[in-house]
Amino acid sequence: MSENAAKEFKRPPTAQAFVLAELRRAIIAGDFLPGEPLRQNTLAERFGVSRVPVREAFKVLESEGQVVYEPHRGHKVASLSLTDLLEVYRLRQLLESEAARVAVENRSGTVLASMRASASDVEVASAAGDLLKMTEANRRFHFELLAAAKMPRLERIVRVLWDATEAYRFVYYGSEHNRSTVEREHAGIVQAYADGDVGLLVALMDEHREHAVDALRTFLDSPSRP
Amino acid sequence: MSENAAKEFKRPPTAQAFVLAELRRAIIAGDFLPGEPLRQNTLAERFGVSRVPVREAFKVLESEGQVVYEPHRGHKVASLSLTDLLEVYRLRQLLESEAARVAVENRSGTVLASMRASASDVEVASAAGDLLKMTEANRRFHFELLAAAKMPRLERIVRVLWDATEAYRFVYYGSEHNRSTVEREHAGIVQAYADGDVGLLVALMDEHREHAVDALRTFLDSPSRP
DNA sequence: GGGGGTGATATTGGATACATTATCCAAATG
DNA sequence: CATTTGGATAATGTATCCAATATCACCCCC
Repeated sequence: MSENAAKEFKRPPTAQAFVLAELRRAIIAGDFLPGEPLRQNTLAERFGVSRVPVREAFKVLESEGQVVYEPHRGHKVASLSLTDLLEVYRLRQLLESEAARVAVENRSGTVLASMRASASDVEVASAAGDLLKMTEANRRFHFELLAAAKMPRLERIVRVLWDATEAYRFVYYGSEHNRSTVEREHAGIVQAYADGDVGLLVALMDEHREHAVDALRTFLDSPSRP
Repeated sequence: MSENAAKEFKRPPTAQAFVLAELRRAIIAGDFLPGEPLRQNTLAERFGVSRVPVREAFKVLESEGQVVYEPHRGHKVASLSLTDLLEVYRLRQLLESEAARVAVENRSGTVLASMRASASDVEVASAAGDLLKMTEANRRFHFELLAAAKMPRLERIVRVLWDATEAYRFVYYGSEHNRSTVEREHAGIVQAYADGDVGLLVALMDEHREHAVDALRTFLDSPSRP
C-alpha cells in the first residue's frame, strides 16, 4: 500500500460517532421538536445499534446544551426561549468579532477564496430554493472566517452556540426577502475581509446577525409557537 | 413526609454523575498529569463501578476539552500549551468583561456580600497556607460575579475555560508574593463593583488575569515542564 | 371531582459478556 | 542486523441482561 493509498483510507466511524453525527444533524434540521423526549430504545433501533452508543452520544449533546438530561427520566431536545436566543447572539457577537479581528490580522487568499466559494454556494442554493443546502453553505461561509482565526476553543464554542439556534435558520430563510438580504450581506463581508477593513467587517457581521435576531425574536415571541 | 422534609431529601447521584464529579475534581487538582492515559478498567475499579459510567463521564469531559479521545485508543488528560493558555485567557477576558458589565448594570447587595465573603475566604486560606481552599474560594469569588450576570451559557463557557487552566492555579499560588497580589486585587475588584464603576472593574479584572498569565507563561514556556 | 393505592408497562442506569482493535514481544525471514 | 510475522495480552466498543425508577391505567373511597 503506497503512502497515498494509506492517506485515502477512511476509517469507519465508531457507532457512537455515527449516532452523535446523526442526532446532531437531526436536531439542527429540526427533525425533533424542542422539548421532545429522545428515547434510547427507539433511537437505538432506528440506528441499528444498542443503547450504549446512543447514551454516549447523548452525553456529548447534553454537554453542549443541545439536549437536556434528567436522571432516571431521560433526555429531551433543549428548547430555546427569547432570553436564550439573545444570550446566544450576544455571545456570538463577542466571539465572532474577536475571530474576525484575528483573521484579518492574518489575512489570507485561501480564506478569501473559500469565503467567496461558499458565499456563491449560498446564492446557488438560494436560487434553487434549497433551504437545507443554503443553511449548510451559510455555515461553511461563516466558519471559514472563524477557522481563519486559528483559535480552536473559540471556534468550538461558537459552533456550539451556532448549533443552539440553527434549527431556527429555516424560519429566517423562509422569506425570499431575508435570503437576498443574506446574500448582499455576505458580499459585503467578503469585501471587507478582502480589504482588510476590520472595523467594517465587524460592523457588517453585527448587522448580519442582528437581522437574524430580529426575525427570530418575532418568531420566539409569538404565542402560537410550540 | 412533609414538604420541608421532601425538599431536604438529597437523591443519591447516579454512578455517572459521581464518576464525573470525581474525575473533574481529580483533573483540576492535578492528580493526573497532562497527557496521562485514563484507563477505563482502572478507574472503574477505583470507583467501584462498571466501565459504563466511566465512559459516560469521559464523553462529558471530552466535550469540555478536559480530556482528549482517540477511537480505540482511549482517553488522556488534555495538555495545555502556551498557545492554548493565551487563547483561554483571551476568551475569558472577552466573556468575563461582558459578565462584569451586565452584573454592574444589575448591581445587588447580595452579590456584593457574597463577593466579600469569598474574598475573605481566600485571605483566610492564604494565611493558613491552604492552597486547595484558596483555589476553591477564589473560584467562588469570581463565579459570584459571573452568576450575577444571569447569562447561563456564558457562565458555563467560562467554567469550562476556567477548568482548562485550573490545574495550574497551584503554580501561581505557590508564591506568597502572588498570593498577596491576588488578595489586593480582589479587594479592588470588590470596591469597583460596589462603586458600580464598570470601567475600573473590567480594567482590574484584566490586570488580575494578566498577572496569572504572566506566571503561567513562564511556567509553560519552561523546557523542564512535563 | 379529587386523592390514594396497586399492578403492569415503559424507560433508564449500569453490570456483565462478547467482539474488535491496539500493543507488545518473541520467533522467523531476508 | 533489520524487518516482518504471529501470538498473547491489554484495552476499547458495544450488545445483552438485570435491577431500579418512572409512568400510566385502573380501581376504590371520600
